[in-house]
Amino acid sequence: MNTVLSVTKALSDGNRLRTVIALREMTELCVCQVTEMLGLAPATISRHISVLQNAGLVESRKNGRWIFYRLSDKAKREPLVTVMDWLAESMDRSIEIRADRKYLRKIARCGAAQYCAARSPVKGI
Amino acid sequence: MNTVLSVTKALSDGNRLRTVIALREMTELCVCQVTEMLGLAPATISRHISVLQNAGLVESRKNGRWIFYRLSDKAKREPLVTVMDWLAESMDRSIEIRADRKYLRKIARCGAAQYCAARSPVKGI
DNA sequence: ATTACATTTCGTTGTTTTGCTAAATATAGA
DNA sequence: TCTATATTTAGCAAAACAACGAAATGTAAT
Repeated sequence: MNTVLSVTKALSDGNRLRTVIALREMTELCVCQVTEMLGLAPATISRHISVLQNAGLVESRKNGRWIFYRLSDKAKREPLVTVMDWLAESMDRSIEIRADRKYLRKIARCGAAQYCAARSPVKGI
Repeated sequence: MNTVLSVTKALSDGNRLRTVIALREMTELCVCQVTEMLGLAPATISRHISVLQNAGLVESRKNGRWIFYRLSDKAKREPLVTVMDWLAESMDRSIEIRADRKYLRKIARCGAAQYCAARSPVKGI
């Protein structure tokens, strides 16, 4: 039961839900991108992501000083993928998700790594 | 997003998960049955069930002094039913759920209403 | 009416969670 | 090496949550 609980608990926070949906729509995101999307302190995002990771929902890839996170294989396979589909479908038109999507479109234009490398205010966005 | 959050939050507690699974396996249960199954105070169960109800996962039917709860139609239809299936499948062999099932088999023998009417220790179980 | 019982609501307590800042760790580049 | 940046860890305060007992509500039976 604890395995399931770790997943439902991971999904029981609005900011983590937004993160999961964002990762579903982008191939991968680094901590600083999620930080900017959610408007919270980096340390807070780091902890949120570690909750998702401990639940087995996301995996990471290290690249230079960045750590890129993506949905785990497990999250993309049955049976979890049906839960993810439900989340995505149910929140598709929510204000928060739409605003996040708007932000994600911006960073998609220059690529994740490029975005992170730039200083703020980010050039070319 | 709040609709989804209310559901994931409702499912982010072990006792509520056990309740949902129990309701999936029995047609309906009253508060006192869930109370005995989980070994918590009636007031605590009442609040747990109201969380499930506010999330739209359970519905109630009043019968005399008892209120019987069952999974809502919404919880049995797409897309939520796939979440329920995932829960049930993933926790199928967990110790807690197996113990709960054992208890549920006992009350199935005499029927819910009959069980509630009896004093404890319940005769005929 | 009074009693008994099922359930809910209220108020309190202890625990968990969320957020922050500050400090630690790690990597890249000057 | 020194500095800058990305991320994590640690420690703390505030908010949210889960549990309880006591009291309130509603219903059935005596």
